[in-house]
Amino acid sequence: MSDFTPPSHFIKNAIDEDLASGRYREVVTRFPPEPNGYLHFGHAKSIVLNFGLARLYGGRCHMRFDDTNPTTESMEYVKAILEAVRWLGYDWGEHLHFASDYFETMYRCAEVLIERGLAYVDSLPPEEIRALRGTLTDPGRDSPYRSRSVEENLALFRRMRAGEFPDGAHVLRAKIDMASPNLNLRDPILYRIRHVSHYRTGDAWCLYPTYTYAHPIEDAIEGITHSLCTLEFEDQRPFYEWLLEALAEAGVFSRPLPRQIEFARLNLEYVVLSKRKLIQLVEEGHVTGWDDPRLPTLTGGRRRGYTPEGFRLFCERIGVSKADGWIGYEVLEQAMRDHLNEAAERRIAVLDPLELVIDDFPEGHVEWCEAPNHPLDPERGKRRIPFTRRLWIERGDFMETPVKGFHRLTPGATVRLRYGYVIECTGCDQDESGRVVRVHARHFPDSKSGTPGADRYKTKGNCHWLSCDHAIEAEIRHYDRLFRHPRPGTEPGPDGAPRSFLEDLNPESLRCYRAFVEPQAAQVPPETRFQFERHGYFVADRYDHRPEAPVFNLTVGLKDTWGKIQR
RNA sequence: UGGGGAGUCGCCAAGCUGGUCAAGGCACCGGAUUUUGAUUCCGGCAUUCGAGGGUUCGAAUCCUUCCUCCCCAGCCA
Repeated sequence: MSDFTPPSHFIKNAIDEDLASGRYREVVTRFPPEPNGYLHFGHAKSIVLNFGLARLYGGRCHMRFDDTNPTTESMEYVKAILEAVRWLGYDWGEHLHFASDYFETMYRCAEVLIERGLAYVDSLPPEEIRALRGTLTDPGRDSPYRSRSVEENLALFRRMRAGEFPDGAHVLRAKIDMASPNLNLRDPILYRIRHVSHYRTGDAWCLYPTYTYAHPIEDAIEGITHSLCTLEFEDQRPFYEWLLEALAEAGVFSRPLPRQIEFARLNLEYVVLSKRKLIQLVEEGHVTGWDDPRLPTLTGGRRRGYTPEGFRLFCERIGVSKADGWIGYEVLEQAMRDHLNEAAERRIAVLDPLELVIDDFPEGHVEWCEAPNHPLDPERGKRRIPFTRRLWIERGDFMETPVKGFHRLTPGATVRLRYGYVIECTGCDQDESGRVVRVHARHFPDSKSGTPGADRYKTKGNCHWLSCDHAIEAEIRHYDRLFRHPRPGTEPGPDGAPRSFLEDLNPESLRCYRAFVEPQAAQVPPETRFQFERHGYFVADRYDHRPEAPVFNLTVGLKDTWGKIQR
């Protein structure tokens, strides 16, 4: 893997300044997903950023579930998220937190705000609240309930908690400024009534805080120094600071208060990274599940064979900034190749088998050949592979009438059978339809790889092969990108409006092959990663692979300059 | 037309307290090595920093006008 020094970025600069100025003495970050879905590649950027920064500065990163909306959250998601973060290589130590553990504190904070005249109970119906909020250009107007007394607000709020009102009857709002040009400051809603049980707190509450209100408090409680989030929360920052200042003023929290910094979320070409679209793909059956290898979920990427190291490398390469852009999918793929190139052992697989008969090789004879497990690392040893008269070769490695530049098997041509003998192609057999069913060749007995003088033979062509008598049948799942358009759903449809992203689904995102692999590739546990030489990187399927019935998924193909020239 | 952000090579992205400052990565194009048309290795790849104007001996970096894109009107996060 090429050396790569992570560049400085604006968040590191901000932290350096904060440390230098004495604003903070340590770095405490947090990764705060809501447990209502599976983590995707975009989350990987946030995870690597937050945990990476904590590691870099010798601080810590908290794992925190922002579970303030009981209607969509569940323990199933909590478990899946924890597994994904752990898989990526991060450890939160003692710091596994849940917003729901802070409900009581949050409630008390709300009473403090009410007592200080900074929050009030609004009894307007949702439509009315929306109507009074104003628009982008028109200021909002005060709710008639905005002037309720502290006593009345407190009494009402307590009754809200006690469950005396139905959903939607009242909300608690911050009292800031209904005319603010920043819509988020027009008395944002802090609490809503929801008679729903929470997956962790059960029926203890019928009052739940909104993200807007809860998040700053969660950060303050945990002593977070740098609260990193995506750009769409930028307008929220003034409220974040307003709330914490108010609470610090009231003596609830001590300084220094956490600081929110926003960065651009990840946009990756050829995939979709919105929770809504991901759910749709799964629920409508366009993929096999959350862990479908074509899905940009962390569990899907894992099943695809992507590696934690690859993700980290990818995140370092794309950097962090406030400019929203689109990252080419090849950046992710190249990061995976770079890691896999050094991590994965090599094996042989023939994906599209064609029989090759070495006519001058004795029937029944087995000649053992040695192949290195990893060309870059001799320490990983060698393995023996059997060479016999009948072999499987790749159909694409033979052309009866070659195109210019082709230097593999074609009548009269000489090629090296990798780790075996140099052979000369003597012809081929065809069926009635003209399809090639068998290739014939003769071999040079003194050309066996590794034997003295074998390297006298110089061939431009180099093919892989498998003994027909020893090869193991395997299922190879060849994955391609899920969408055929770099930005799914942006192309105009017949009516001129952008068409559905589903229109851009790639119908050939999965092709299965009945292929052959060498015995040493089959006898491995699930999730073992290999480079099948001259093809790409593959992983034994996490769920379906068995040594008796091997299943390999294509992680990413090798770079293919010849194929590119052909196209 | 309100507010908040962003515009540096095809895609990311450093640099933005003014003076080898136009890093680096991906992609791409050459060439060398190579029993993976892979890897590795060398070399190439922005007289220019959204556009115009200004300040200055000197600006991507300061001022100014303009243009383009993104986000905000959930009791979602």
